[in-house]
Amino acid sequence: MESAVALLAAAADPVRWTILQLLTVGQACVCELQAEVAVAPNLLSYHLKVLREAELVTCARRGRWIDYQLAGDAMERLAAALPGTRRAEL
Amino acid sequence: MESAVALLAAAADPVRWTILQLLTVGQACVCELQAEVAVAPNLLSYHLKVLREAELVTCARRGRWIDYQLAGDAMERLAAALPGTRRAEL
DNA sequence: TGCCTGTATCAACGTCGGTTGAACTGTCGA
DNA sequence: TCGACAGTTCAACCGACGTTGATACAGGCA
Repeated sequence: MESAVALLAAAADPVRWTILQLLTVGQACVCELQAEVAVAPNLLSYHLKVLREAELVTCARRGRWIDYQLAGDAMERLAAALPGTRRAEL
Repeated sequence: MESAVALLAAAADPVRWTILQLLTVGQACVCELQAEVAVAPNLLSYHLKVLREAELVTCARRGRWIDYQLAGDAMERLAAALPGTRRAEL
């Protein structure tokens, strides 16, 4: 349940929620995300780090850019982290 | 999306997550919740207030006790608040 | 009426997380 | 090799949230 709460907390931020929402459409490099999420580059980097550490997103360098995409099981893990979900038992 | 983030934030706390989890089984009065969630009474009351204001739980006085139960649509609203869910569009 | 239990409210405090600015790393092109 | 660009990391700041202790309120029982 600790991890369930941590997962939900990772998603429960306006910036990170928007990033996750954008990534459900498909992968995007940081500059593309930045165009949609109006925050300073370093702040965006901070939030991406939080999502990486929660293992909700993965990243891969492509030349000068870094592409982010949802982890394969990100949505299932988030759904399973909701209280009342079996599998997220106490 | 503001409300989606607020809903997730309401659930993304160990005490409140546990309360929600307990209430999925059925209604419970504060003293019953307190037996399961080991926090001070006033702190439990604070977290219940947060859940009430998020409209995730409802309460009803029964004599000297107050019963809490999940709001009817609590789980659907939580599920819909996850990013990537249509209906929680930007 | 007076006391006790159950619960909520209030003010004060401490801590953690988000924000900021500056400095750093890595990649590409001239 | 140098400079520009993409992105990250670090230290410091600040506010919000969770926690605490004290107080208040409401209902039952003597």
